[in-house]
Amino acid sequence: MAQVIALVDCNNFYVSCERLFRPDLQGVPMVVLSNNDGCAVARSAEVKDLGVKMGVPRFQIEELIEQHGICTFSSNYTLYGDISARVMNTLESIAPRVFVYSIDEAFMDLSGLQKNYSLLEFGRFTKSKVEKEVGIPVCVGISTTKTLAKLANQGAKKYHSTGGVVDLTEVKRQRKLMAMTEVGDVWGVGRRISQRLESMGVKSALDLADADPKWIRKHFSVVLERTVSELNGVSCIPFDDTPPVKKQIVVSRSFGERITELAAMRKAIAGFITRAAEKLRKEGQVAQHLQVFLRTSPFAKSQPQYANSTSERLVEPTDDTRLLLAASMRLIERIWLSGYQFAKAGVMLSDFYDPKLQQQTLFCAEGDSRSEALMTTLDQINYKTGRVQFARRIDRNPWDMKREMLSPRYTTSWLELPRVK
DNA sequence: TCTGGGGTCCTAGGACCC
DNA sequence: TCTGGGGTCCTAGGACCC
Repeated sequence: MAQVIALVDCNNFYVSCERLFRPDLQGVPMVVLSNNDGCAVARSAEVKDLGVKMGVPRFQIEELIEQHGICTFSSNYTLYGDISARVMNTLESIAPRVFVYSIDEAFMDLSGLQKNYSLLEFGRFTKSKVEKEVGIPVCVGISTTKTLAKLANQGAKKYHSTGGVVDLTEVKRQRKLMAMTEVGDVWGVGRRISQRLESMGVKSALDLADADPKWIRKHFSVVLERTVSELNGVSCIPFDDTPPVKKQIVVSRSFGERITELAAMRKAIAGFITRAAEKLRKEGQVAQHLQVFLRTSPFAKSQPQYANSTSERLVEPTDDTRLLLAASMRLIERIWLSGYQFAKAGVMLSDFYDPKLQQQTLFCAEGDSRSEALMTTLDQINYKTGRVQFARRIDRNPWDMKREMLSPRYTTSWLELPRVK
């Protein structure tokens, strides 16, 4: 029989993480905001019921927050990352192959399981195990392709009578659920494409499943053609339990306050590149391409607009913060213009190599081994204390992001352990 | 006043080479 | 008057995801 895939997806993940340490907030309407407290990125069921959409800017829901006493939190990614790892560990303890797809969801390969077990029962077991061991509520969708598993999971979330678990391996049930699902809710169909599809008469997921793949490929793309196949039980997206190494690393932020001075921008970029280099070393890679970009706010229509980016190919791939720092300073000066209010900037590393496979180049500089030792030590100290940093980024700056409603790092900092009263 | 951040994949088009 | 064509590499941009 064909493969069987389950998708386990945490319910309102960031909200659930916050509630884990604040049981008094059960049933209280809550949102978690993005960086800079800009947009709603997670909503509790109560807030979804009020019609607050994902990604809505906070200032647009200020009144609702007031009226309904909605409790707001700044994103606490240290906490969410730690809880996420616990959820994934639990899944790995019950399924041989798990592919972590994002911070709050993972695919499990259940192929062959149905010979001896009920898939529905296994789904329920998974759900209760995660809830018991980690305390985070999840839904489970099971089917024969990733796209259908995703659909099953949406069904489990939407229809409470399912108890949060849907087995969608039967074609008849697949078609029934697809008939009730808007085409824009299919995984891989975004706003643009769903608009075009609807104007062409393809309104439900079932319409899309029954569309002619050749017609889809001609009018859309090979990507959407794959989605059509997946909806028909033909797997096109590999299970992928060994995630490939990253191909690029981006660190960028919107500023809490606009930047107008080159000195401040240099400092911000220095912070970004330092963080990017840390991520690069964690991947165990070296990068040869570095890009730096900045832009004013596209929303500030009355202000003069300017956005630019520039890049450099390094002589040799590296993961050394000092070399990347120097290069990023050259680049930012190349595109800097005075007289603008910059809202966002960032750096991007790409063109990665595995240093273990790298041949020594002819002109390999002496002292490189020292560089490696220095960087490793630095990363270790940083991990433990977050204190030792390159001089350029020590203090808090006025443009650092706003996080005015941040919960404590309950699980990762001794100083912020929850107290039992 | 106030609108996230970090990724992936695909395609089109230009530069360059033979 | 007639002014190649195909392959490859790179980049920018568009679409999607969470």
